[in-house]
Amino acid sequence: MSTGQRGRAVTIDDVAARAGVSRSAVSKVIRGAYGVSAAMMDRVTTAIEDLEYRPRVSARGMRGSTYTFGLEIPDVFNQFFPKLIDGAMAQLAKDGSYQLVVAPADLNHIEVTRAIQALADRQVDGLVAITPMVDPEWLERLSRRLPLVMLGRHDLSIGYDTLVGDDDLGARLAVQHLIAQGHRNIAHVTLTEAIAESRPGLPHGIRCATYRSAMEEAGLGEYIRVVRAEPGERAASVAARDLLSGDDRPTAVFAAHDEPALGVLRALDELGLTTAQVAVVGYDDTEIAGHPRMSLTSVNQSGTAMGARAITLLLERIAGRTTAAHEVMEPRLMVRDSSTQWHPTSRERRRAGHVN
Amino acid sequence: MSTGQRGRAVTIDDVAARAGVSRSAVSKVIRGAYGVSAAMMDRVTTAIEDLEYRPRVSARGMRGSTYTFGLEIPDVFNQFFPKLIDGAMAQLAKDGSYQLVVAPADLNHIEVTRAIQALADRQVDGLVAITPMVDPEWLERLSRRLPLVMLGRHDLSIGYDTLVGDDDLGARLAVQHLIAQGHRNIAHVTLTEAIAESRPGLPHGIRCATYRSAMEEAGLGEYIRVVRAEPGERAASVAARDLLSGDDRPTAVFAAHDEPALGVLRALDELGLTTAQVAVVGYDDTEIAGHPRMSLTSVNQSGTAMGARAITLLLERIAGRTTAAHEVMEPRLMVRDSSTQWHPTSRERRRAGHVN
DNA sequence: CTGAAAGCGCTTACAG
DNA sequence: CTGAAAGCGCTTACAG
Repeated sequence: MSTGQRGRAVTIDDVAARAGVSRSAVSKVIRGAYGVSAAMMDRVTTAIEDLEYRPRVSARGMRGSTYTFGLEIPDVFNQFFPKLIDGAMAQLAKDGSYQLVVAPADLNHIEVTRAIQALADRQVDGLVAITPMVDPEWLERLSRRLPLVMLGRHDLSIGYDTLVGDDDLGARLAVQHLIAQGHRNIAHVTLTEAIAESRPGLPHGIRCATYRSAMEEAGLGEYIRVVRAEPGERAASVAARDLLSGDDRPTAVFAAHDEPALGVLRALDELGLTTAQVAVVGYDDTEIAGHPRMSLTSVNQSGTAMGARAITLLLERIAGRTTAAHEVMEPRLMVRDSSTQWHPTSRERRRAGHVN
Repeated sequence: MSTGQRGRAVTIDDVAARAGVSRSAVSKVIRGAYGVSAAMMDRVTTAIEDLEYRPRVSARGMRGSTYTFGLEIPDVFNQFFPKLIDGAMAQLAKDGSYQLVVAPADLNHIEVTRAIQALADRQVDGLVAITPMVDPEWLERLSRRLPLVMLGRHDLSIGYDTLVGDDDLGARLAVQHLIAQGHRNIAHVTLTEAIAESRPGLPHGIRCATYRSAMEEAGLGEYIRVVRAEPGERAASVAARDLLSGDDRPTAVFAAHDEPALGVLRALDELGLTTAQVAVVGYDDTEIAGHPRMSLTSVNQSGTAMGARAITLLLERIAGRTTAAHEVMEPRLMVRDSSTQWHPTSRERRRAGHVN
C-alpha cells in the first residue's frame, strides 16, 4: 500500500510519523548506523516499505554523502570504455552502497573539464576521470574536495590517485612483435599532436616515443614514420590510405589504439590489400578486435580490471587512505591474424636483407 | 586569485559578502533571473570568478532543479547506445543548461529498475530510460514525479512519453529484402523469451512476430525458424553455429539486432562459410556494421535522432507540456554486402523453385 | 537505545 | 531593483 504518490512526496518525517519514532531514528535505520533496537528497526523498515519511501539524495548530500561515484568518459564511441564501466560496475555491486553515474564528454579540454566539474558540482563521493588534457594543478585542487582517480596518466600526483597501463611496455611488445615477424618498414598511426602530445607523459605520446626508440634500437631508424589523424575510425582510415598508397608502403602498421587500427583495416580493404601484405597491430584489445572478421592483434591493458581497481581506490580513500596511489598495470599482447599472416614480396624480402 | 581552496568550500554567502550584495541577489544572477541591474550583475560575476564559486547542485535541488537529465542504459556493450548518447549530448549542448548523466545497468529487471530509481533519487529534472522489462504502472507512477521518456516501447502511456522505432516496418524491410534477393529458407536469431517476450509489444517480440508474418505472407511459412540466445555476441554465435551446421541450413539469417548478427558472422567464419552462402541482416546499424570487414546489412533506426528527440521531449515537458507524446521513428534498411552476395547452390535453386 | 535541535547551501515567495 | 526570512529534507553532534 502506498500513499503520497501524488502531491508532496514521502519524506523522512512521514516515515517517522507512521513508525511512531523520531526522524533521527529513521535516519539511523536508513544508514544502518549503530544504536537501533531490533524492534525500532522493524517498525521503521515496515513504514518505509508501506510508504515506498526513497530518501532524497540531494538532502542527504547537504550534510553527508551522496552515495554516488562519478565517471567521466571522453568519448562514447571508444570501445575501451565499456570495459572500464563494466569492471567498475562489477566492483561497485560487491560493495552495494554506491551508485555509478557516467558523464560523457567530447574529446577536448573544455568539454572534458565541464563534465568533470559537473560531477563535482553534484557532490559525488568519488570521481574517476579519463583525460590527457587537464593540467595536474587543476586536478590537485579538485582532489582536495573529493577522492579522485585519474586513469591513463603517469602523473606523480600527491592529492589524487592514478591508474595507468604500462604504455612503454605495451608499445614495445607491439613493435617488437612486428619486428620478430620480419618487418622492418613499420609505421605508426596516432592522434594529432594537439591531442596526443598536449602534455608530456600522455599514453599516446609514450606509445609514439617507444615506437621510435624501439625502431632505433632495432636499427630501423630510417623506417620511422608517424602518421597523425583526428579521432575516429574514418579520419584514421583516410590518413592510412595516403600512407598505404604512397611510394614506400610500410609492411606493418602499429596503431595507437584499436579505433585507428580499424581505420587502417578499412583503408586496406578499400585499397584491395590484406593483412598478408600489411600487418596491423592495435591497442586496447576492444571486443571487436577478437571477432574473426577483424582478428586484430592488440595490446590488452585489462580495462575491466582497471575499472574495478579504480573503484577500490575510491573506497580506500573514503575509508581513510590519505597518501596517493600510483598503480601501473601490465599489458599483454593478444596476437591474432592481423599480424601473423604476412607474406613479404620478393622486393620486400630483399630490402629486409633476407638471403632468400 | 582564489580563496577557500582548502577547508570550507566557497558558498553563495561568500560570494554575496565579497560582492557586497544579498544572497538572493547572487542567486538571481546565477540563475539568470529577472530583476538584476547591470552593475550588480557585474559585481556578482566578478566575485564568482574571483572565488571560483561553484553552486552545489544538491543545495539547489532542495528547492529548485538539479539541471540534470538522467539516461539509463541497459547494456554498456550494445553499440546502439553510444549513438543515442551522442544525439542526446548534441541536443543538450544546444540548450546549454542541463547536464547529462548516464546510469549503466545490467540487462535484467532488477538492475534496470535500480538504475532508474537511482536517477530518480538523485532528483534528475528529466529521465530517459530504455528497458523492455519494467511494467507500465510503475513507470506511470514514476512519471508523476518527473518527466520521463521511455525509448523502445510501444506503450500507450498517459504519464510518460515514448519514442520508438517502427519495429514492424523495420523487420518487414529486412525480411522482404532477403526474399527479394531470392531467399526462402530464412531463419531468425533473437534473444531468449525471458527477455524478448517478457511483455507484449516489445521491440524484439514485434520483430519476431513480423518475421513470422512476413514469411507466412510470402508463402514461406514452412521455413520459419526462430533461434534464441542469451545477450552477447558469443552466445548468439554458439546458437548460430548449431543452426548453420544443422541439416537444413538456412540461406539467410535475420538477426534481431547487430550484436547477434555479428555472432552469426562469427559462426559463419568458424564454419568456413561466407555471406555468399548465408546472407545476414542485422538491426540498429551500429557503427561497426558499416566497416568493410563486416559490411553488414542492417536496419537503421536513427539512434542519434532518437537521442536528440528524447531530450527535446524532456525540455517540452519542463516547458509545460502535460499530454503524453508517442512518437514512432521510421527505420530504413542499409543494404550492404552481407545480404547481396548470395550464390545459391544448385540444390538451393531447385528447392527455391527456380527454373534454372 | 532514542529524540530535539541545529544546520547543510541553496531558492522562493514576499516586502520594501 | 534589492534583501530578510523561511524552508527544502536530510544528517550530525549532543542530551537524555
